[in-house]
Amino acid sequence: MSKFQPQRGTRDLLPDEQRKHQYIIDVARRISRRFGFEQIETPIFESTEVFARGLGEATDVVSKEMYTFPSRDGSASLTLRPENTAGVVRSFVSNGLSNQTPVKHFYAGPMFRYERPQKGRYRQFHQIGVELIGQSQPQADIETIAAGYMVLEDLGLAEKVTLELNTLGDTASRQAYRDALVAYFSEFKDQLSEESQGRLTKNPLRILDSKSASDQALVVGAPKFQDYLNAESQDFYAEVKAGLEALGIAYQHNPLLVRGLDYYCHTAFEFTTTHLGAQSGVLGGGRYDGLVEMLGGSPTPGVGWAGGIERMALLLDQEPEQPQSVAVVPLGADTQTQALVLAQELRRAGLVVDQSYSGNLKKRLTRANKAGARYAVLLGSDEIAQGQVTLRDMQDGSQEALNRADVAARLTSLVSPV
RNA sequence: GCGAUUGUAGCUCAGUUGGUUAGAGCGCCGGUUUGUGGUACCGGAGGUCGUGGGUUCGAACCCCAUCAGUCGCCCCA
Repeated sequence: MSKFQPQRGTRDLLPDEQRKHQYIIDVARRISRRFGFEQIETPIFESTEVFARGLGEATDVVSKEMYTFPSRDGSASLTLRPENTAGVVRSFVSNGLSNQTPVKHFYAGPMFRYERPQKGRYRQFHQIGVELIGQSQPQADIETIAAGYMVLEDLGLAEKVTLELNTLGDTASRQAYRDALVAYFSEFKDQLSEESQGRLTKNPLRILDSKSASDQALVVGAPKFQDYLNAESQDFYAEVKAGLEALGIAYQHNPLLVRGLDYYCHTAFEFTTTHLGAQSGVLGGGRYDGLVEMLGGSPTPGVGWAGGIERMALLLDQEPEQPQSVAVVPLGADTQTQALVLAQELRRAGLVVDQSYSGNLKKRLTRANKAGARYAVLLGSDEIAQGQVTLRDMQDGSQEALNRADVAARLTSLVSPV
C-alpha cells in the first residue's frame, strides 16, 4: 500500500474504465445530436449562490453535500458543481441566449458531492445530460425523455431499466398540495420519523418517498397529488403520457417520485434499475420552468435530464470494442530506423501501430501478442535486402511476403483505420 | 451524518486454539537451440499482513483507535 491513495470517493480511471466512460459519452453525444443537442461545457466551479438559489437552500445537496470554499482573495464563496443544470442555465442567462430559444445543450463531465461513497456512488462522479431551454410544450418533455431512452437503448441497457414518471404540477397546484400535505402530516407529527419531521417544514413532498415503515404507513392515507392538480397540469401530464405511448416508450406512473431538487415542476422522471442495489437511479430529470428566472433571467421554461456515467458503466454487458492494432517488429542491426519510418507511415494511414525496441524475435512477438496486435510486420535484414516485409497474422500464424511499398495499402484493407 | 461488515503479493484468496524464514492460483520476469508469440515444463522476483498504539516471552490472528472498500439508512446520477 503506497502512501498516497486517491481521496475518498475519488478514483483513477485507468484505460479499461476510461474506455467505458468514453464509449458512453460518445454514444450519448451522437444520439443527443440527432435531437439537436449540441455539446457545451460550463466551469467546474461556480459562485455558491448559483447552486444555492438554483437547487434550493433546503435541499440535501445544497445543505450538506457541496464542496464549498472561499475564493483566493476571500471576496466570494465558490462551489464545485454538484450537478450541471444550474450551471447551464446560468450560462444561458450570462450569455444572453434568451432571444435564441430554443437552446439545446448536451454536456458531459465531472460533478462533486460530499456523500458517503458506495458502489456506483462517488464524491467525484461523472454525468452526461441534456437541457432544452425555452420550450414549454409537453412535446419538449416527450422528446427529451425519448432522447434519454434512446441513449440507454443504444447502450444496450433498455432491458435493465424502467421509466418511472410523475408530475409535480405547476406552481399553483404544487403549493396547494404542499399545504394539504403539511396539514395532514402535522396531525401525525409525533408518528413521523425524525427525518420526516424535519422535512415537514423544509420539503414536505419528500416525506412521500421516505423508506421509513412508519412514514410509509402514514403516506398511504395522505392526500393524493392528483386531487390537487389543476386542469392545465392534468392536461400537460396527459399529453406527456400520450406522447410516450405513441413512441412506444413504456413507463410506470409513480406518484411518489419526488425529485430532490427544488427547481422541478410538471414532468419528473427517472430511469431506474434493480441491478445496482441502493443506487437505483441511472438517468433522471424533469421540467424546471422557474429556474431561469431564479438565476436572474427572464421567465423561460426548460426541461432536461442527467445520467450517471459510472452507473451506466456498471450496467454495460460487454467491453467497448477497441481498434485492432499492428506491431512493427524490426530485426537485426540497422533496421530500427526503417521500422520507425514504416511505423510512422502506417500511422499516417490511420492504423494503430506499436513498435518494439529491444529483444530477440521471440520476445518481440510475445510482446506484440500481449499488446493484442492483430498483425505483425516483420522487418529484418533479409526482407530489407529484397525490398520486402513479412506480414504475420497473429491469429492464425500465417505469413505472407509483401513489397515494402504495398504494406500500408494491404494493412488498411485488413484493419479499419481509426 | 448513522448502523453493519471486510482489509494478507499486481489480481482472487488460504493462513488451525496466538508459536520459527507468511502460502496458493492467476499475472509478471527469465529459461527450455540461432529469425517466430499463444500451449507445456523449469526457475525467479514480488508482502513492514491497511495504518498507529496496546496486551503477550511471542501478534496476520486478541484489544483500542484510525483510514479505506462494501452493504443498508440517507441522498441522488
